[in-house]
Amino acid sequence: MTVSKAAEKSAEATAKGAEAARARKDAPDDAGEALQLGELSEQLGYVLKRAQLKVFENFLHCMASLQLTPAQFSVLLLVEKNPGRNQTEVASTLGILRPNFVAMLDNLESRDLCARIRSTNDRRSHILVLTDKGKAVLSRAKKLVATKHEARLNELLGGANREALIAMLSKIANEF
Amino acid sequence: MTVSKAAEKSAEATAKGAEAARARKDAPDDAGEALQLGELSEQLGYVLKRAQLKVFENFLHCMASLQLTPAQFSVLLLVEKNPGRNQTEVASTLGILRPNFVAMLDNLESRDLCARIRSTNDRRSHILVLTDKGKAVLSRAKKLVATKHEARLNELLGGANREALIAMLSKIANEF
DNA sequence: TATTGTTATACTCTATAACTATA
DNA sequence: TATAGTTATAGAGTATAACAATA
Repeated sequence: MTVSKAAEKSAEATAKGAEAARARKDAPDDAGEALQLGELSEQLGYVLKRAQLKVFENFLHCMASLQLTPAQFSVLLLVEKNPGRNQTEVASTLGILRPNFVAMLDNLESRDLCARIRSTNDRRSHILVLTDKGKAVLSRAKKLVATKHEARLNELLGGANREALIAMLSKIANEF
Repeated sequence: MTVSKAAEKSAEATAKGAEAARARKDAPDDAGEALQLGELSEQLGYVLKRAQLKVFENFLHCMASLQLTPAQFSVLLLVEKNPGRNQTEVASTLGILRPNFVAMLDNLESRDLCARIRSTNDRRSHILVLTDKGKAVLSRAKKLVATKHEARLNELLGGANREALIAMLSKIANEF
């Protein structure tokens, strides 16, 4: 038997002991079901990922009537704030690769939320603009985010903590 | 021309004006290059996602010598803390679906970091244990995380803020 | 009949190379 | 030659159905 296999057998014995104790429910401080997270609950990456999934899930739920994903909402917000920019500029600002931005825009354009316009300065570029409908939908989206999504967060953390959280996350996103 | 198309033309005129002004670089308060994030920088989901990507990127960099992803690290931590649990229990605790957990375990087991052991209580179950090598690698991984990954975060935010951040993210992950 | 681990499969995200039309 | 938009494609991550072994 190899050293590694011997260690595995030893671990196996320990594991089976724990399993048997749990089966007999004779471990006093063992709830009997849930696993202990241990150091995992202090790992930034772990809680960050779990929190992000929850926030996106809630966002999608709040936006169900408008059928907007977080990524689509971010595109509409950025195009509204920066009229006259091309696909490369908008995509790179959002961390989206240009090839992957094509299908996203196809979707938004097919729903008449935004439009590509060939630039007269540089005929290679497509300038992005919100349509009338795009502006209206974005306006409704902002209201839904404020009254449902952000309101829920304020309720959970309080306004001051919410601002501190955003500030720390921004710092990590920009400087880590 | 439809109403929507007329609105688009109007938006187009505005966009082209902004584009032309930028081309002439005659907009006083326009840096000339970077887009303005506007409300995006206050959107929780946006900063959360960007921060998560940065943290995972840094984690992978710190762990390059051990070739451990955040997900693999979380599995090793959880198995060490909870010996004698089966695949379903470990996977569901981490939010991993059982079918997707199979390939992950195949990888860890092929590297001799953990082992599946058929339970004697219930021969359907595979009990998970860390091998000797798995315990050693996890120990080194924890040191790398503490001295490189977490140290960087403390440097950026300070210890008190770091704890407050983790607490808020945990609250969101558990209660949002 | 129900559950564990597994396979197969599909859908989304993300990433890279290469094409076209313009510059 | 270099750049903008695009296509094709490949790889992760994630989701569901169904099967064999076992309870």
